[in-house]
Amino acid sequence: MTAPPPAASKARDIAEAVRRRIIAGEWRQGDRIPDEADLAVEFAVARATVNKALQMLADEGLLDRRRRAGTRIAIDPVRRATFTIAIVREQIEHAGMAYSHRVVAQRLSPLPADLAERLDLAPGTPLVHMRAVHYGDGQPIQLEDRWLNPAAAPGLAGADFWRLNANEWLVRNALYLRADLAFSAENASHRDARLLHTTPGQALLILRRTTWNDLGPITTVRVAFRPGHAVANEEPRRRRP
Amino acid sequence: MTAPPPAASKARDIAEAVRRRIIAGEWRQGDRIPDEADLAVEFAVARATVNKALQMLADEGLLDRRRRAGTRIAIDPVRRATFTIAIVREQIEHAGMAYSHRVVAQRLSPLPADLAERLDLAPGTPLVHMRAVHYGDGQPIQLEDRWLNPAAAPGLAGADFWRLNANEWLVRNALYLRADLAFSAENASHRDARLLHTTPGQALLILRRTTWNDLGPITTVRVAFRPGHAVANEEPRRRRP
DNA sequence: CGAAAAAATATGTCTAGACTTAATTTCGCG
DNA sequence: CGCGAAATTAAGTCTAGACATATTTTTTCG
Repeated sequence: MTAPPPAASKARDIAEAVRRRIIAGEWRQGDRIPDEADLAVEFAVARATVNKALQMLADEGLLDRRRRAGTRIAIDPVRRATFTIAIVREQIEHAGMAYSHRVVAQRLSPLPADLAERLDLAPGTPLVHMRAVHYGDGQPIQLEDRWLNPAAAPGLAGADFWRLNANEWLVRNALYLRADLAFSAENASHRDARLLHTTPGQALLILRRTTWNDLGPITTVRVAFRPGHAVANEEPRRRRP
Repeated sequence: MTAPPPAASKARDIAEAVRRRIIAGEWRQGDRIPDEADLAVEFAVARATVNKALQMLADEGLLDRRRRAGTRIAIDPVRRATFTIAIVREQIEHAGMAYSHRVVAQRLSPLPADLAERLDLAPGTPLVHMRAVHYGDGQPIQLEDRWLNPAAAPGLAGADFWRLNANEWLVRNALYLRADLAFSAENASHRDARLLHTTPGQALLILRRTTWNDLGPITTVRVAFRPGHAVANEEPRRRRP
C-alpha cells in the first residue's frame, strides 16, 4: 500500500517481530529480553540469525546489548536516521532538471583561523578557495564555498575547476576515510542572496562538510541550499526494485 | 590521537583494506572487484566474513553489489551519514546544563490542511496540538510545535503534558515503526523569536519529524533549534569505551 | 539469425558448531 | 562482612558448508 517491503528474510522477520513486541508493550523499556539462544529456539532458527536480527535493532538504537549482561530495550530509544548526500548534479538531474554550474571565484588563499582549527592545519596555510553555484533549469539550487588542501589531494593542482565540477572531481579523485558533517541555519549574506537569487536575511539551510584521508584534511565546504529546500532521510534500506 | 578505533574484527579489517585500495586508486570507480570467494582466499577467511565486510561498504554507499553481476565500486560514491536524534532532556543534560521545559499551549484543534496531507488524515480531524519550549540552564534551547493523534496513541488522553514532557512520553509510550524527518531553515516568526529569546527573521534550523505505527500517524512535530545550533553526524559506529 | 531454453555464476542467506571476550555472579578466605 | 579470585553466562565473531535467487552467458533449435 505504501512502500515496497524491504525484502523478506528470517533475520528481518525476527527483527520485525521483536520490534512489534516492544511497540505492543509486551516487552517494556529497560527490560531484558530473552537471550539469543532462547529466541533461536522460539523462532526455530540458528543463533546467528537471531544475532543478526538483534544487531539491526541495536544499530537503530532500539536495543542495548552487552556481553554477558544481555539485551535490553533501550531506556531512551534514541533513533538514528540516515541521510544520503548525493552529488549535486545527480540530485538535480534526478529531479528532472537540466544541470549547470558556474564557478564564481577560485584562488590560492591563506586559511582563515576559524577554518584552520576545524581542519587541524596552521592558520595562513595556503589552500585553494573556490565558490560555485549549481543550477537546475537555470535556477540556483545551491551555493558552495570550498577550501581544498592540495597536500591531501594529489593531482589537484592540475585540475581545472573553472570547467570541472569540484564536488564531482573530489568524489572521483579524492575519496575520503572520514567525514564530519553538520546542518545549521544562517541568514543569507548579501553575497549569498545575490548568488541564490534571493534577499539578504533569508533563512538558508547550511550543510558543512569536512573530509579527511591519511594525508590530512582534504576539503571543507559550506553548502547553502536555496530557500525552502529540505533534506530528508531515506527510509530503512531499500533494495533495488 | 583522534577517535577510539571502532574495535577490530576480521570483517572490519577487510572492509578497511578494501576501502584503502579504492582510495589508493588500486581499484577504480566502476570497476569490478574480485568476488567474495577470491577475497576470502586472499584474506584467508571464510566467505561469510568477506560478505559481511563488503555489505558494510555497500551500506555506506561505496560499493554496488548485484547477484551474479558481482561487486563494483559505486560510480557516484554517494555517501550516507547517520544522525542521532536524542531526547531533548538527554541532550541538554549531557551538555552539563540543567533541564527544564514549559508548555506554552495545549488544546484539541482541527488539523490544518497542509498537515493533513502530510499525515494522510482528513483535514479538520481533531488532534491534540501543543507547543513547548525546552531550556538548558534557563536559556531556551529548542521549541517544539506538535500535533498528536489520539487514535494512534492509546493512553494519550490521560497523559498530562502540562507536567510531563511530550517528547519523552511519546518515546516511552508510543514507539513507532516508521519515521520521516527532514531538516530545513526558516526565518523566526514573531512567536518563535519571543519563545527562543531572539529576534524575528533570525535564521532557525528546523527539524520536522512524523512518526507512524500500525494505527496510523502518531505525531508530527516541528522543532526549531536556538539560533546557531548545529546538528552533526556521528562517526561510524562507536562501541562503548 | 534470433529467440527460447539451459547452464553457469556471484551474491544473499542460513545453519550448526566453536571459540573469544566482557561482565556478572558465586565462592572461598581472611 | 568484605574482598578478590574463579566460575558462569550472553553476546561477538568466525568457519565450513549448503541452498536460494537473480542475472548473465551459453547453448540449442526453429
